[in-house]
Amino acid sequence: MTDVTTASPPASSQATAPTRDRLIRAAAELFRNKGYNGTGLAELLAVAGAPKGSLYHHFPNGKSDLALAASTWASDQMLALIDAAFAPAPSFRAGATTVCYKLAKLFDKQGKWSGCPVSATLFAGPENDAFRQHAADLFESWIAATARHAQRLGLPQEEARAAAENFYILLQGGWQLARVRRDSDVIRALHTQMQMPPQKTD
Amino acid sequence: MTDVTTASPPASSQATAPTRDRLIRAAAELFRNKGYNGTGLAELLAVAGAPKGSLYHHFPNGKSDLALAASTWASDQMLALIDAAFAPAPSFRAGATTVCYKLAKLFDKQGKWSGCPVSATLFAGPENDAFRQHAADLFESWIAATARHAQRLGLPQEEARAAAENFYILLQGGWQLARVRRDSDVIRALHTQMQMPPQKTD
DNA sequence: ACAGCATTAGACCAATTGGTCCAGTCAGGA
DNA sequence: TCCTGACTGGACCAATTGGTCTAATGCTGT
Repeated sequence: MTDVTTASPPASSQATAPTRDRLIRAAAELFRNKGYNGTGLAELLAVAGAPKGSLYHHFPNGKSDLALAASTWASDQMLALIDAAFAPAPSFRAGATTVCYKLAKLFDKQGKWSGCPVSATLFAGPENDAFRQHAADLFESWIAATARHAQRLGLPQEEARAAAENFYILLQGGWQLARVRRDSDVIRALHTQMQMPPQKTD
Repeated sequence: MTDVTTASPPASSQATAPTRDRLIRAAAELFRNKGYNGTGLAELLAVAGAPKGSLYHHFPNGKSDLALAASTWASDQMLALIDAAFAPAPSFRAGATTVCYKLAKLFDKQGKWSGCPVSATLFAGPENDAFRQHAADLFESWIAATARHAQRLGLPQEEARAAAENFYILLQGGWQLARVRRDSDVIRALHTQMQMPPQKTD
């Protein structure tokens, strides 16, 4: 949850200003709880402990720039979670199960409310197509990463892709149901619902 | 919530522009596109063609009251869709498939963007627990209705409930992926991903 | 006709929104 | 040392936010 080795900003020598980081973290947290439009700059800055000037220094386009950065950061965390879960797994099903458990635990720790930061910005509205496209790219990277693991764990390419997409859909749907019920067990039970060739459940 | 007892002017209202109805429709449409917080009252009233006074007459608590009513209305439409799809279906799987196709068609007609109005209000934020509870109730009614059909179509009670919940999760997850990709085929293909006991009823 | 109600119309409001601007502060290179 | 540019701090802004209030306007039944 710590290291953010962002791609080097254009012609700057500074290594990841803490303020910029705090802004991203605060944005990710608030957006996933209250949505993009539901989060005001005032609150954002208060949580981040940064003045307005800093925001517009680090993110010249303001809130929207920050939202893109925050969702990318959150997506990277998710990718890390996926890798961490699948890397030691003996099978795709086992890895997927671990993802569910890790996510459920995170969900509990965050107060049984927070949703997916990426969809939180996506839902900002149709007029901002850049947001939608960004979310599409991030989600695609989740699916691709999952498919890669599936293939590595023995599934043929076509099946791997299908399983990854199926898993992603379950994850998002389940996440939402867990959120509305404030019950992380929904996420924990998701692996049960995966459509897979018969294997043993660990 | 406003009491429903007074608010039932019968069928002739459709053509003659009942203000309360127009408000609900406009709210449902805007919320599902831009979210609760992303929709301003000004725009809302412009779309509905109603002045502010009417809003606060019909919905004394303003925007939040309207949101509850709009999501209930939208949920009722969804329930009608579910019933219409399952009623003539020869099997649960067939009915579920029809739901997917109907929903996909609706999605296309609405501009390949609109999401679920119920989740749109849910995502308003954690401070309003009434919203969350309302969404939970509505979603539960979807699942219950689906489970009822499943049972009627031959599934044992326990399995029916599980199948309904699984279907709901797929629906929400798929809907979201369809939205981010602007591709209704994701929804159309959902029935493929349903987890069902080995039965050859379709 | 009138009374009494439901509804509409929109002026008005304080608070908040996202955003701009600039005077400062500070570290590091010359 | 002084200079320079990155960074911070916050005053300030127009626009918009959701919401209130009251005068007018119907539409009932009597």
